[in-house]
Amino acid sequence: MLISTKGRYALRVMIDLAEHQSDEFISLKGIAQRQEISEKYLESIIRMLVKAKVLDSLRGKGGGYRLKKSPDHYTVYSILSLTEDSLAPVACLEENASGCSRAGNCRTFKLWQGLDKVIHDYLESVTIADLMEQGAAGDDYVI
Amino acid sequence: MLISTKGRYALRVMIDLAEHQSDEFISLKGIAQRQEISEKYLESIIRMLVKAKVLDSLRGKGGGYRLKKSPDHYTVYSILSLTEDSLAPVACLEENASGCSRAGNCRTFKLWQGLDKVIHDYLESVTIADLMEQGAAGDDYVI
DNA sequence: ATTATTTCCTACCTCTGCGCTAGGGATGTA
DNA sequence: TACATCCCTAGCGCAGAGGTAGGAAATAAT
Repeated sequence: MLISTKGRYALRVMIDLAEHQSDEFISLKGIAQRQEISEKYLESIIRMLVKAKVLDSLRGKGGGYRLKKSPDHYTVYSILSLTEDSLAPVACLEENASGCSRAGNCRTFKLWQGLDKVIHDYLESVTIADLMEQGAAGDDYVI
Repeated sequence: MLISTKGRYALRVMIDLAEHQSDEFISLKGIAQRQEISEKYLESIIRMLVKAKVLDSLRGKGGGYRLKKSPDHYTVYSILSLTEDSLAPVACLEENASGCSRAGNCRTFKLWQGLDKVIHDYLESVTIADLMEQGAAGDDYVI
């Protein structure tokens, strides 16, 4: 499993906010109900998005969340990289690579690099706007 | 993590056998030593390859394993699909999909299908022969 | 026939991380 | 000042990854 529920939920939050865009803030409660996700769990996910300054937040009555920029400013990759510890398809490519001693004459290293690039490029090519109800201009991000 | 050590090891076994191809059988011990993998663990992985009829095996003295067909007959995908329970990047796409009730108006389903396809196509485009020491004709499987 | 070698089979163990729950504290708006 | 909402920490159950252990069955060489 490359992408956890955390990442998928984060994406759904972004889309939900994009589709309900306005000057007002949108409450956690509303998002949770529409998306059928536990409030408490969703809370922890949204907090990541706020910390990463992808969302504006406002506390108190009438508070909630709001996209900071327009939906086409956010690629799928940029969102997933906030919630997923790693999007690397194999352990060799993770941050703490610590390089295996065999890396030098490893027959498969280039293969994994290539796979990583393919995944990255695809996720980078789709924006939140592309995922909204009507789809965006292109609508051809599916191969 | 999309691809576990089991899958990576299986691939290395296939490459090792491809590079030491001959009429004779190659022992588990030899592979394990060259690849620096525990014999016992490797055993369980190789058994999957035998069961799937990708390898021939022979017991007793002088026994071991051997590729059934030539290295260019095996794509990376065909090997990984033997050891990995699922190569789906998200839970929604797994065998026991049991389809979430939201699938109908899910904004992200096509995204995941597209990602799955990109991964599948890439892994299907590379063969064991491509991964051998000198690389094969193409040698351009890295994007 | 016996022995050494090698594959086949079953069971089990530990550790990590995902997915989620719980309870409360802080802060701002009406 | 009351209440809606965000912020923070802790913990729990489960599944799967990664690996270990011990022996049974088959085969070749002696």
